[in-house]
Amino acid sequence: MTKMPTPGAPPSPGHDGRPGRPVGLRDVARMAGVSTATVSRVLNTPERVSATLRERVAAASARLGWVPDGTARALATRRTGAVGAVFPTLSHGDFARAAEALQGELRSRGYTLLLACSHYDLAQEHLLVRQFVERGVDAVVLVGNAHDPQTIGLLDRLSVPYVKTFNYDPEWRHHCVGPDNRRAMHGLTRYLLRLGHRRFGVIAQSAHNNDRAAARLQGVRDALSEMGLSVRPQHLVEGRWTIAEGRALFRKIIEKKPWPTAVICGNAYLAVGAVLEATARGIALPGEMSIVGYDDVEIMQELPVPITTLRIRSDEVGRLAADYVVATLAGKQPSTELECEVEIMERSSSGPVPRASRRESVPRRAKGADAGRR
Amino acid sequence: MTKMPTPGAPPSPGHDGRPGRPVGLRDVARMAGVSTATVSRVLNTPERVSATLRERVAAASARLGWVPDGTARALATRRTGAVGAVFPTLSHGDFARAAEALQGELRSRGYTLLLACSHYDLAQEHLLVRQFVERGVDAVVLVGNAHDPQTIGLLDRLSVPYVKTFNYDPEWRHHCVGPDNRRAMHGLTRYLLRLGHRRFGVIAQSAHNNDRAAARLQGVRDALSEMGLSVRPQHLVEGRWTIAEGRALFRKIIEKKPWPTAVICGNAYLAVGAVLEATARGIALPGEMSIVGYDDVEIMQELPVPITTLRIRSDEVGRLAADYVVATLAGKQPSTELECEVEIMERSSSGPVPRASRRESVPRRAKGADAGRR
DNA sequence: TGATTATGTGAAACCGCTTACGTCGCCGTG
DNA sequence: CACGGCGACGTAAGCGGTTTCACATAATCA
Repeated sequence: MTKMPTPGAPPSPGHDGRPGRPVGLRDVARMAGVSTATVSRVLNTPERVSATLRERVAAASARLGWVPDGTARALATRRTGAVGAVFPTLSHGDFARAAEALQGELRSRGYTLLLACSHYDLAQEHLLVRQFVERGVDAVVLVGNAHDPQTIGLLDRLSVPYVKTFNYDPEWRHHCVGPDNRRAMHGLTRYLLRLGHRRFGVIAQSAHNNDRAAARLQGVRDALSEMGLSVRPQHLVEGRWTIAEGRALFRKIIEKKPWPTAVICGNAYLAVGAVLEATARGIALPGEMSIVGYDDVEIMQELPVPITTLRIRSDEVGRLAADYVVATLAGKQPSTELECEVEIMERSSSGPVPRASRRESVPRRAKGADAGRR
Repeated sequence: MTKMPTPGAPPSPGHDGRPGRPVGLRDVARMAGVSTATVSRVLNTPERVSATLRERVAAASARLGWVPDGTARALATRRTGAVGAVFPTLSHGDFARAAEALQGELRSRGYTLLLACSHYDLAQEHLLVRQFVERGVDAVVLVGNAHDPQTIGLLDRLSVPYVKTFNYDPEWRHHCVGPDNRRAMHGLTRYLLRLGHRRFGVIAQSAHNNDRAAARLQGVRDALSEMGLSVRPQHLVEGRWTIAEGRALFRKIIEKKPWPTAVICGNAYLAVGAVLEATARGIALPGEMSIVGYDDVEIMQELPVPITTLRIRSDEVGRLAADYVVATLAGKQPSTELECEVEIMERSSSGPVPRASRRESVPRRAKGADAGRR
């Protein structure tokens, strides 16, 4: 025995948990009097091991308090059982819930979630994905359809499966699960059109690096243009998605008359802000104006004026995403159900276009100027 | 070329990225005409490699699009650079923000976050921690001080560093970062006492497997008992932490008079619910009653009656936790700043005890019965 | 009963990267 | 001019599991 630190064959056949070296599969094997292969088998394919040995190994394993080393297994298996997800942020309840559901579903299938936030920055996202890939994730979950081409390239080159979430796009069909933002907003707009509204305001989320926001806006535009309508520039405002921002943007919209009779918000918090600002100013909802949002959060139905909005089951998105990647990893065809239902939650903040939507315009012009127009 | 799938020695000294085998460090080494050790060194200790080789390796690496295999590195290094965190849920904005901050801070230090939710279930938490440990996380972040002894035992036995968050307890001093729930609530209660309130209601979060909630309640009790006061049983209610629950619990409190003059809510959403219910019933805040919460969320300051509450920088908690584990992993002494500041955000939902708090009691008894008492 | 086929185990070769050592070339001294 | 020292690299032994393949032994069949 020279001065070898740890090299050479592992002598010292200590048979109990010595504090020195952590216990490994080999220690278990030795204590159970079997080969390492057998120990490995009781772990992975117990049915191929005789009951006797199985128990001997289990006992030894328990006595030694052995915790299998995942990294070693991953190296040998070429699978980590980990899935990486990059969300823009978790401050948004929607993403938080989706993340939670994603994690839960993945876990129940034996996978672990690696989570990171890109803060709506595609370069950052790329770095994170790269980090995930280096860590050996089996699959990746992304939000939205807009990504750095390099990101997708990397994933493709290494053939790492991935899903894009929160913006189902029928054009691409594959690789994406979630609500169809455009179609959802299209439907909500049509709902307002059916109520007779013709003059619309839009409080949109900034579409910078946010294809979901862009798709929503497109949905509104499409629905309107089908009726030969469009949003007046001064009635289209955009910004971040806080309540305070919603208030400020709403103020901008009503800066001067004529006001829109319906204001569509691209996000729950923006809608909450708009409604709070409107009621604070004594604007009757839906008497004088209708305000609707996208996405449902609890506060929306608890406010003095409950807010009409689209309910997106964001936890469903998380589950679908988990489903998708797990199926793909198992070599199966992912469920065909990739699009996620949305539902209009009709509440008190919206209603028929005010009959008296004529008493507008700054210098009280002729009434009914463009009320029931078209 | 028989039909060998991948076995045998890797002959075929192909020098370009063949679709077959993924490129590995060896391929890079071969293309750069250096040993594997050198490639590894340019990656980990570039300063110990001559500029010439460094560049040759970099070039080869880039040309091959090599992505180092983290699992292999982890196995060799005995470090994964991953930190596991178990939160009760992410639906709670606080945890979501903390998770986000934790991830951001960890990432900037080169670590990756593994995330999971326990749903306030300690058994579940133990399983998750176990899973993390098997995955080889370098450290673990937990929420609260209450945990399955086995969980802590496992961590200790494998000497995996961990922090407990969101409930700084001066008794334990170590291993925990966050606000001191008890002390914070103690302070908030004293604030109300200073305003003259003597009859308190408490809408608490269920303390089941939630030591933070328990600590908060204790804070209220301590502050009151210091004044010889206590909460009447019928004024102490508890439940989950939704807005709707807040409303319902508030209703229970005001079921019969005398009402408390101040209601302390154990959570932001409960407070929002209480305030909405109170205003809906025409109860003047703070004219007739004061309502305060714990924890600040945006909606609280945007409601018609902005709510007084404690601001906890939950992102700070995340950062502190990251700090703690990273420092510990580096063998350094964690920052001494483990406790996280809280601040009373005084808003309109609280004020001096109503002078007329005498017009209470069901059968309109003698006024001032116990108003300024003591 | 001997040949054949399941079935259960063990020996040993990896998985892809890190790193302790050893080697080699070059420079500075005595 | 030979020798010790030093730095840059290469060699090869792991890290802790998995898995292929060979090999017994037991069960099955002619």
